[in-house]
Amino acid sequence: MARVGLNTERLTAAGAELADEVGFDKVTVSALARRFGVKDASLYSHVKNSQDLKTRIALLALEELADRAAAALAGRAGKDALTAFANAYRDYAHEHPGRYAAAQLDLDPETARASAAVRHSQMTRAILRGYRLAEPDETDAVRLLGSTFHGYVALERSGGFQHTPRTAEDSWTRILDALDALLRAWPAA
Amino acid sequence: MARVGLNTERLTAAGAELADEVGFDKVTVSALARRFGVKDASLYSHVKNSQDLKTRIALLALEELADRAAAALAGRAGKDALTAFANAYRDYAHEHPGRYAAAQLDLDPETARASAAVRHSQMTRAILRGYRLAEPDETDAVRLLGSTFHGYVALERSGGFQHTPRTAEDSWTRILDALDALLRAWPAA
DNA sequence: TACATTTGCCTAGGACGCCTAGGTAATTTA
DNA sequence: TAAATTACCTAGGCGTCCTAGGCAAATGTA
Repeated sequence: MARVGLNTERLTAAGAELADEVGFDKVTVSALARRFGVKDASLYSHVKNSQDLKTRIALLALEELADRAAAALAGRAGKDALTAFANAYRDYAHEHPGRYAAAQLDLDPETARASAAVRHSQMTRAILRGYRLAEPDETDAVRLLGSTFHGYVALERSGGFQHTPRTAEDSWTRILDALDALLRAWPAA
Repeated sequence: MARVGLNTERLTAAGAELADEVGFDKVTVSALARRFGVKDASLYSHVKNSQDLKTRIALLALEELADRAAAALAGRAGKDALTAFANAYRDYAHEHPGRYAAAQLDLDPETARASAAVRHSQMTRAILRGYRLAEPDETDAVRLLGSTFHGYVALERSGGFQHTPRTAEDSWTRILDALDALLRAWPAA
């Protein structure tokens, strides 16, 4: 009996690809087994269960996304950093819709704390350093940016922007302009 | 054989309640049947299939949400309207997490066009009338607001704001202040 | 090279959710 | 009161998840 050479890592990677192809919610243990030409029971030596598989894909996506964002930030500051970071985020969502969806999976608090999710908020804070906001304004701004980026991508992906001639691309650019302006003139409490 | 008196409407309403209790993704035909003390096959005279059931719950949630937002907007303008609208949105998500999740379901374009989703964007535009933005700025601002509100609620629900002492409540208030300031001083292209 | 150990993948099978077909009894309508 | 409708049923097929236990391929060791 020829062995395919499965292991946890390969399963996670293949699961991520599958997610991009058919959607994260359609990533199942059996679909993944089918892709490897293997019985589904065979996967349970490598992943604990379906939830475990999905969590691993989510963590992979968070890592990849953080890596991209970090690369985008390197050597930039101010609006330049803001734009590069935001685009890294949005581009990843476009290129890897399934992985992006995976990154939104609700992780249990412990897993989340050990994940690349922390790098994400650290990087957002790094961008804001250029705008010199004092606490708690910086925290509020972190949340505003996170919300807006995530929300925009979510609405865009669900087709919410298709009813007007204005392209999602153009609005995005202008919204980044607007956020930059807002951060430079953050209103006093 | 005693009849329970099922019909599509009651199933949808019960499905919405179930969603709030156990999460929208755990709303299944069999769980709903169990709740009525009925065999799952019995539900298929009232809903076409599982997807149909979920779509109906989503449409119900969109209606409810639009009704609340409309009530919040009545008689208000400017920042007052912005705040009331945003809070209606967020409060609904807190009170009805399952329904709110349902409202995010990807509807097929035709269903979406016939849904209350259109009312939502119309109302957002109504708020912006107080800020007198010309097109395409108004469209961009509609997208910014939609993204931010949705994104904030999503991040808040997934526990993304629990790592700092700053409360989600306080950041929300300040973000609304900031958005108001931004809309009043929308940067020129 | 021979044997022992590990491990990758298997079969068998149970639980549960989705859904169809066809039936019977309760309700409504004529 | 008979006919038509409808609410719910049983039976059963299929797919996904997951466990238990087995065999054979790969790997380590003498």
